[in-house]
Amino acid sequence: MSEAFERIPLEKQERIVNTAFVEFCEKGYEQASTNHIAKEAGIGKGTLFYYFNTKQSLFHYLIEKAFTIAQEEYLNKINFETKDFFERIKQTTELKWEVYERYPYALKFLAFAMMHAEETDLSDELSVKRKEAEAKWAGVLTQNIDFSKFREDIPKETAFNLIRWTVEGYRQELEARMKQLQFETMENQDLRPYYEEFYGYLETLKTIYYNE
Amino acid sequence: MSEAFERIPLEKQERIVNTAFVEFCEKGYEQASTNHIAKEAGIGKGTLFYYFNTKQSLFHYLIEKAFTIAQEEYLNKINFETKDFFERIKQTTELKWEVYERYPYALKFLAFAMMHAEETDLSDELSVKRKEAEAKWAGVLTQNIDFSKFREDIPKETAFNLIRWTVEGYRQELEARMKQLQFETMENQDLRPYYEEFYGYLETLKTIYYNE
DNA sequence: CAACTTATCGACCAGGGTGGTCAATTTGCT
DNA sequence: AGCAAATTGACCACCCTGGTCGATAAGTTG
Repeated sequence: MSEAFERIPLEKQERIVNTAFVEFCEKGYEQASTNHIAKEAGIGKGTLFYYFNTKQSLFHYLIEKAFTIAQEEYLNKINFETKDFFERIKQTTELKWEVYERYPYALKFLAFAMMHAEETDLSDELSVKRKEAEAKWAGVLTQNIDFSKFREDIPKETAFNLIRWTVEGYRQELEARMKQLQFETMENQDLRPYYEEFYGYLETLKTIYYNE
Repeated sequence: MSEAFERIPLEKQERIVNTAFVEFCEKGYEQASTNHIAKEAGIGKGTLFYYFNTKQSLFHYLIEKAFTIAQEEYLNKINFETKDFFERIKQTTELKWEVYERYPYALKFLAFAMMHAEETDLSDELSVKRKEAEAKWAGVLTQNIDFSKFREDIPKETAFNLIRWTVEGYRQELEARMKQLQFETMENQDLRPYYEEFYGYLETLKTIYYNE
């Protein structure tokens, strides 16, 4: 990436980055089209290659960017003093939503890039970052959590997994529902009912998986 | 589709159909390549167009085929006498596995085709079929189920959804795990440990969501 | 204003993939 | 042998690809 890209208005930067995130997520590296990214972001093709010299260097920039976003907008904001499991889930979910509002596909892109990390040869520096991030991600729902509140007739590990899967399954269904409603952007959408619904389910899960 | 396709050996038919299912699922209609399908299925490109005259007619044939598979290999085999919810889940999951062994991507393709049903203009006949199928699918986990066994402090509907999401979330994680292990085919893989693990979780869910 | 740098663009390139065709060949059957 | 059905891949016109580059436009400086 040339330094020119960092000189343009932040809003434009984010528009381009987000467009590129989407394109790479949905099509994969090979099938992703620089033409399409440029058009979708509302800039000329030449401009895109003026900012990033090649498709690959754009991709590498995106990886770094996604890492930074995940780190600064998500991981660093988690309050690890929250010992209650459900409170932690609620909190991390809210953080994810906040990230989503600004960079809708950043976290999905990061997951995608990590999954295909073997094909995409990362720099040594990035490989290190990856290891670090993986460790942190693993701790998001476990570090400093008070598991003693869980009911005792079920292994803590099992309960932990079941809850994770429930939340994830619910999230996926919500995503599908929204796609069907053609929520291309979530802008100006009132999401509060969805939040409320989610919190309701969390409360139910708490009565189920905690000691009474 | 010409009648020639139905004259060739069944094994070859299935190989072609399965290859096409995969290609369309993974790339979508536009991006799917007939070249690639032919090569992957081990037949000449000319042969593919000898069987199905156009890409579109191949696609329509696949929809019909997927419908038939879902109907005959899955829906029709469900035992609706089974009143226990978890027993029903176990049974339908097993059926899905069986279908998966023979037509690995058929059900995923069907879901994909239904989701993009608006873009893909279906024939009137198919639209009717779709409505019918949708009704049947909705009943798979509800029809003739004895919900009185569920604990009473949680709305039946909520419990029902939570369990569905748990199972679905678990399934997704399993799928991801398998992809990472490069299970390209499930052939010759010993899946019993996975079955057992799944049944174990089902038992736990039963203790959680049923009256004691 | 001129002079100069930086930003932006889209026509253009060679290369490769597309859905689809078809003459040539192989296969199977009587 | 002789015929019909099955199979093939070279070939077609077309479109899209990542990337280049000369022509502008915008901004900045004197």
